[in-house]
Amino acid sequence: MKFEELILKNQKNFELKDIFECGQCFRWQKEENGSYTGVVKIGVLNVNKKAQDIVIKAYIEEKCDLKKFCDDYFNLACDYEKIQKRISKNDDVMKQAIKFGNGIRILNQDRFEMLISYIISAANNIPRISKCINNISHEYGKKIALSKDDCLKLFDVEETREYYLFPSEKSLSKATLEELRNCNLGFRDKYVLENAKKAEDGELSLEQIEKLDYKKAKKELTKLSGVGDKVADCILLFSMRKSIAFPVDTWIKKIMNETYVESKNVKKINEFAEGKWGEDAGIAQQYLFYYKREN
DNA sequence: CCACAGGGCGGCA
DNA sequence: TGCCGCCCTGTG
Repeated sequence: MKFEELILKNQKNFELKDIFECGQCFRWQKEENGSYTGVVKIGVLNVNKKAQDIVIKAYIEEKCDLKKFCDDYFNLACDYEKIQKRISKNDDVMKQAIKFGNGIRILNQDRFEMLISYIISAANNIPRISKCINNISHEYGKKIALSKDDCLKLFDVEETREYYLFPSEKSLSKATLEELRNCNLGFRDKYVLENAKKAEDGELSLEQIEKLDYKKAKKELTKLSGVGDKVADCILLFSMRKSIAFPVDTWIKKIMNETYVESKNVKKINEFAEGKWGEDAGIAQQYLFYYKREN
């Protein structure tokens, strides 16, 4: 493992709170100094903002390229200003939502982690979702022990810490249902285990699914146990760059019914979103979701 | 004790 | 299709 620092100069539409608390990720936490720390595929990242610059400190595996990872993870090539203009045309509600969540960026997270995490999210609340994910990471993920020195460099705190990477397909697939039960996933544990096994033995390839177009990919994902329309859309949006995916949950249902389309039918809401925002639907969803949930 | 939380599944009409 | 009870668990 190595320590590395990266500075992204003069970033637009990049607000830490908006990105890490808009509901797309479960493993980022705010530090005393205002920065955020998260566990990602390659290790532990700490992100802070100084003026318009983003300072990223990382404790990561030797061989990986931090710049390349961040380009992809934070989707730095994406011009959010352009998207905002497109989706807020003649739409005061969206204008407000964008004003509120102006610094949102959709992260490009790990596919397997998103699959498992959003299966766990079903009929669950955020604190417990995070706890469940931490439990399985602790049990089946690789441990990263940080010394006092590391912590001082990374987070500006004088203590030692331990983090656990999200478990690999291989590691999680070796669990037994009985073991998993101790992670307190509730009725979701069997779905998690089944899909981990499928991913490990090659019956399920998330990499292949990502290559399909949105409709086909969603169809494949919803064949998996524990994965319905909403969970599939989350996986597609947060780990497969399908910006057209529009996850419809209870919050989105509310705001859509109040503002755009009166219907209890999720499919109808999906169709409406696709018609109105097209390839930007997923980003529109994030602005609306974040705005609704925080206000 | 009950309701409900960022759904999904299976059974039923 | 559309609707409903149920699923684990924690919290109010």
